[in-house]
Amino acid sequence: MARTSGSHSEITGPRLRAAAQALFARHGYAAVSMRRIAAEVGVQAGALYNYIPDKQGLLFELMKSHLDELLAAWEALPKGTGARDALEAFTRFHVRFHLDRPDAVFIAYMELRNLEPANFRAIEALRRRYETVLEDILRQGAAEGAFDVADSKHAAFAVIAMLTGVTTWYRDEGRLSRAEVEDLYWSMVRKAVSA
Amino acid sequence: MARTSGSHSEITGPRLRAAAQALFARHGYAAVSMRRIAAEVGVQAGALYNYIPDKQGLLFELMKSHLDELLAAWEALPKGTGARDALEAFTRFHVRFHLDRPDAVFIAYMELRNLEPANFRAIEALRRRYETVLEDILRQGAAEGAFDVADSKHAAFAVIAMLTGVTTWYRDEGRLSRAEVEDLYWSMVRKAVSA
DNA sequence: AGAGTATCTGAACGCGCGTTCAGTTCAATC
DNA sequence: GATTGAACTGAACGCGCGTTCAGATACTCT
Repeated sequence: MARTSGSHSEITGPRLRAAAQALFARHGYAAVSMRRIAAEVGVQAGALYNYIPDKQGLLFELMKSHLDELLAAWEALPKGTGARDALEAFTRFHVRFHLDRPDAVFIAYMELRNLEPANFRAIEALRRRYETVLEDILRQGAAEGAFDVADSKHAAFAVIAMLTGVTTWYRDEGRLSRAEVEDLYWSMVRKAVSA
Repeated sequence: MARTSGSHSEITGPRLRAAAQALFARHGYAAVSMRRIAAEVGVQAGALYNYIPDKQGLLFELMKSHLDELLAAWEALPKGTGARDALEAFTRFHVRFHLDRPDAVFIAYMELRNLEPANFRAIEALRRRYETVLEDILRQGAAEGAFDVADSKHAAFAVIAMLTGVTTWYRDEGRLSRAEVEDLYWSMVRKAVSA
């Protein structure tokens, strides 16, 4: 159990997760050693095992907490009624959430193949739940005649891929503000599924 | 220099590249050892160094030849005149080309961070050239009034991200044929940039 | 048959990996 | 001031890594 006021350095747990997230995102899970992470935290490698079961468990926890947070944040969002409003809310939410967590997003998309089978299945299930959110919006909109989407599942994949791609080029110092980026993507998504 | 009819097993070079491509795509560059690749080829690890300078050079060559082929294939394609036809040609070409080479695509998008700086710059330049192809199509179409695209550069990023995403879900045994997948994406791209 | 050469083996190199653990440090508690 | 126990160190464990290279092998060419 962690103490409330530590002896040596305290708050090592959160710093461990932050350091691992940054390093995994930058260099990849397989290319980052426990010693490298420990150095970032300012500790010897062995000390990390007071906070994690092993390296694989560290990766899994980073990915799981990211997806848990993603789903929780979406569910906490106040919803409108129509499919069009829901799609706009989803688009803006997705762009904003992903721009706020570039490292976590990168890891969640790139390190799937480094998960052990059981962990992989758990993460895939969470991701699938999120994809289903958009899929349901598109299906409902198509049923109402608001959208022209023949295949809501694959359309959802296409839209999510497009939106997630924002993390590959957006920079805070760049020409576009976050609001402008949201508008840009919403304009493309809206037209792409329009009747 | 490779011989035209070998002594021990011959054609080791191409088999090496094929094995490395499959393994890198499945497990990641950093997670695949030279000994693992050698075992796949049916040879000891040392023998691989008759064909490559080192592991990094192998990765670089895989990525470079993929992007060279991509650009060459696009340039070899017969072109129509208008922006709309060009966009349709690009969309269908991109989907088809990427579905034909899932492993190479995966590597080219995921292993960028494992490239040494000089190699990274070379690969990025090729990727940038390809993005510019679409960017120019969108800009021309916007100038002609055929498209409504305020920012052709970022719209190009968004479209390419959407199209490349096809490799994450398409399976040959799946419900949709390649032609149907092309149609699905073309329908979304066409509407997304339409005036 | 003999020379030449492309190919590959098998062993070795130094190194860093993930993980474990006995022992040390030190704030909090009694 | 003695005891507790979480946090951490530092060394060690076996192992696999990328790469090198002397020597063996098996083919082509003269």
